[in-house]
Amino acid sequence: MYRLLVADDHPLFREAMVAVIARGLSGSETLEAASLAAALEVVAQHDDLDLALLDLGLPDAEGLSGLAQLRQAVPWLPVVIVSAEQHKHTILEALNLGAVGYIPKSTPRDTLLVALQQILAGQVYLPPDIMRTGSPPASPTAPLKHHPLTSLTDKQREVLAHMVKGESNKMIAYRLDIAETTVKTHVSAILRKLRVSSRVQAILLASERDDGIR
Amino acid sequence: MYRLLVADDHPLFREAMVAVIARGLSGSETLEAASLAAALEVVAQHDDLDLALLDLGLPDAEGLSGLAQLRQAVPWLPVVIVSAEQHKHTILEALNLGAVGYIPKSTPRDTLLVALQQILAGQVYLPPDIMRTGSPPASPTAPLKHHPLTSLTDKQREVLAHMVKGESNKMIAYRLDIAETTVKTHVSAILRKLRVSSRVQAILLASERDDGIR
DNA sequence: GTTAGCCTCCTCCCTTGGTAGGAGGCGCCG
DNA sequence: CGGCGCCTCCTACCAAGGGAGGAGGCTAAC
Repeated sequence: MYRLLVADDHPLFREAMVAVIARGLSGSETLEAASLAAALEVVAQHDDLDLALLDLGLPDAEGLSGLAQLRQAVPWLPVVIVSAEQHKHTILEALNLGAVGYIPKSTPRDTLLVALQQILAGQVYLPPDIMRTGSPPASPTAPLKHHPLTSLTDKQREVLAHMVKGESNKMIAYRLDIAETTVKTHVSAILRKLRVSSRVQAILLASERDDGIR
Repeated sequence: MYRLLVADDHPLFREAMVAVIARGLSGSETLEAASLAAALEVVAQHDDLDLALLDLGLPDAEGLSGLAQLRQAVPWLPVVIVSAEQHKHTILEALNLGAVGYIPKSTPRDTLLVALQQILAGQVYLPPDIMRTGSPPASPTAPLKHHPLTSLTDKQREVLAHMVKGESNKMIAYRLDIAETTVKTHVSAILRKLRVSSRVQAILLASERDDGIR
């Protein structure tokens, strides 16, 4: 059903997680990585993954830098943080880096399964105490789902439409009669909202489901 | 501005043609060839040509076989026939072989210039009397646009396949286990052969007809 | 043997793309 | 009214893309 990557340096914890997945998400496939380097290698060779579970305690990744690297390498892959740490600041920072959820290691099995299903369904999962503090930074659930394009503003969609045609920032600026710096601003916003890291990826994503575009 | 090849075995005519180009398309560069062999040699060493003007009376080419050979060698290069002959059958056959135009040697200078500009702009030019006879055979521009991908080398196609997936030069280098500078070399060659000026355009072109890719 | 094409890699240089951060104007809504 | 989101534009800075040119190695063809 799903293909997941479990990145954790503790073999025991990894196995436990895999077991939970195997039982709760029957038919799913799990890959494992004991380090960030291994995880990067795995995702490099599997572009059909649905979700990555990333531990924050990996030996070769300083805290959230691992998340940043993973997001950088494969922006299309949803990543959920699995960590013993539960500081609010860390959690919010992870979300800012594009994580789609944050699962404390203390989470009981049943809850864990619910969290995974929720995330695989396109929702964001956060520990209850964070959820209670009201809406986090900017994007709880809606923008992630099927229509990331709908979260774009009119102008951003307009710029994206020109990007899709293969035009450069300069040309778009000329066509829309705005400054190139303004185009850059829009492009940056588009990349952030679409959760990608280059204009090419944005274009591929947009033309894939160009429902909302032109 | 443009880089043209004039292939004709009459020095006088060649010079006249070059003069017309120099005056009408300022900034353009012209290369000359007195035989088909010479022309093939020139195009083999210059993959940045924009257009070739091919005379049908070359000593080492029997009629349209010269066009066939040239098209075979460098499918990405638009070729316009320049000939004294004006038989309808010959003209249609030339178009079938992928020529982008047919200019009678009797064409006055002004008209000649218009024809060249029209062709360089991506149009097809035919002598007025042929144009009047309605639609050309079956393929005005088709054969030209269909083949560019086939002119790529294996490695270039491989690189292009990764570009299409939205990967950066660095990532492609990693995947193919070659240096990033090498990837850049390939990308440059691809852009030149596909006659586009940015990777985005190359990707759009390739994914449009990704028949040969992947 | 020599030649030609391809792949590989390099350096130098410039353009483009993208981020960060700030700023002013405008319109909408509580 | 004040606040908020959006559009606009800016500076400054860094990363990535791309061109020009050269160079070595390799294989296939002549």
